[in-house]
Amino acid sequence: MNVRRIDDYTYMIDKEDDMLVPGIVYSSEALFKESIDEGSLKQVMNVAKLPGIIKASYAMPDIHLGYGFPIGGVAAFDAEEGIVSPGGVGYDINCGVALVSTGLTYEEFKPKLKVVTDDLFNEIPSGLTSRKGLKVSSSDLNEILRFGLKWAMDHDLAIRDDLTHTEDGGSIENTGSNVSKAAQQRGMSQIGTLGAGNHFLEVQKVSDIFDKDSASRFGLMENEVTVMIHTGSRGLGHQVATDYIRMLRESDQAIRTSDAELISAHVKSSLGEKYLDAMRSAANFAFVNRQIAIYRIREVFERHFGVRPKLVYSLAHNIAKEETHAVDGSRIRVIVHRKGATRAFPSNVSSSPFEDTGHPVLIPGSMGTASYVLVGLPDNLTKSFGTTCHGSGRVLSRSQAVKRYAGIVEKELERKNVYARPATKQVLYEEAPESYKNVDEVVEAVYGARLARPVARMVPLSVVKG
DNA sequence: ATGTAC
Repeated sequence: MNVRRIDDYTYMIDKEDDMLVPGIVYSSEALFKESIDEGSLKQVMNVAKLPGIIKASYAMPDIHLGYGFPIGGVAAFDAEEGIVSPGGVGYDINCGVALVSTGLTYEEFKPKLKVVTDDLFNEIPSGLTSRKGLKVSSSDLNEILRFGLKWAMDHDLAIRDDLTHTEDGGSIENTGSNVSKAAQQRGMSQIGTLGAGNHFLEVQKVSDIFDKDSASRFGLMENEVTVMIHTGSRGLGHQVATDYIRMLRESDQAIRTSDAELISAHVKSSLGEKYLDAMRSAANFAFVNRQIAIYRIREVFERHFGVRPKLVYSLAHNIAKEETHAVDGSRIRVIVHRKGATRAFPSNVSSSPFEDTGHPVLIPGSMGTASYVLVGLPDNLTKSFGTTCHGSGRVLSRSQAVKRYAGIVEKELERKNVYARPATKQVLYEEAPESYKNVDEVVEAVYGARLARPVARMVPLSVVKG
């Protein structure tokens, strides 16, 4: 492959063979050399071969190997002539992040750190097979799929401000009728649970404010205690992805290219439309899943401190969206696939109440390291369809991490003064901070590439892991 | 990520 550095933070992979557009990777030289492997760059090139792709196949500095598309990958396809690909969304549909601000200072919170963390661990079920979530009926589940956070508001699990502080209002229009019974059943027992792997709940302290105005508009102050949640659509979204990948494999409608994992459908084909509809149902499920965790966090903080934490923002980083973008002087409708990549619409493009700032962009680091709140820069609309990175990005596989760090992660967290409540020891080792890229470097790279700029930085006080 | 395998 021919990869060229075209400026300090941009690499171009030239078009070759049947690539329809070039590849563009935003990264610093150091991150590119240290952490970006040939396999994930090959995936950027494979995506560039999919019909209807517009401008380029993009990747963020946290890029790593994924199913078909790289994680950290962004690709937009013509909404009439292009494709939609389940691998471009990923198995965890609307995996994403929410951040709440508590209004408490670190000093006010500190004496209750352990008991509050233990309560959060007990009230928000975590782990692979966690089935202790909210009990909902099948008709409730159907309304969750159709209406997302509107359902949560009708059931007193959300307030109006939560909807305006969630991407797409936490409610994406769909019919709710293209999600299999098996997927619905998995969802019914899992709504309100955290999950496993890199999913987490973290209590944090704001360590740095880089932009005082935006931070105060987002409801964040220095030394304030925040809570961050990273979770998605659990078994329901996974089943939707599994179902449609299988249906595509068995269909003569499918678009097949060099990589079988990139199996796709024309957006306007019946399978394409059904997948998008089911994906939107799963996205609504994930918005509600995060909202129930937010609701539980509020209960715990109200009980211990008499305060009601406010939602800063809740967003998706695994999703495909129909959006309008300016391309070569005209505005066109596209299906933007963001897989391990975060929408970061700047001011004017963001909806109320963030029209004049841009909406908050939440970037978690690895366990025991910092997280960031960013805001999109105007250039990102033409550089990445309004997108930035989603987190640190793995550099070691789970099994490599366990082999190297078993038995020492506990001590490391203790040394950093982070109180950990993991569901299993295994997950603690798999998620060893050293198996991820350095989030400070990833954020520096997206700032350097003019995709987003830092507003605030948080450091962990305690962590709950599936 | 995931009732950890098409």
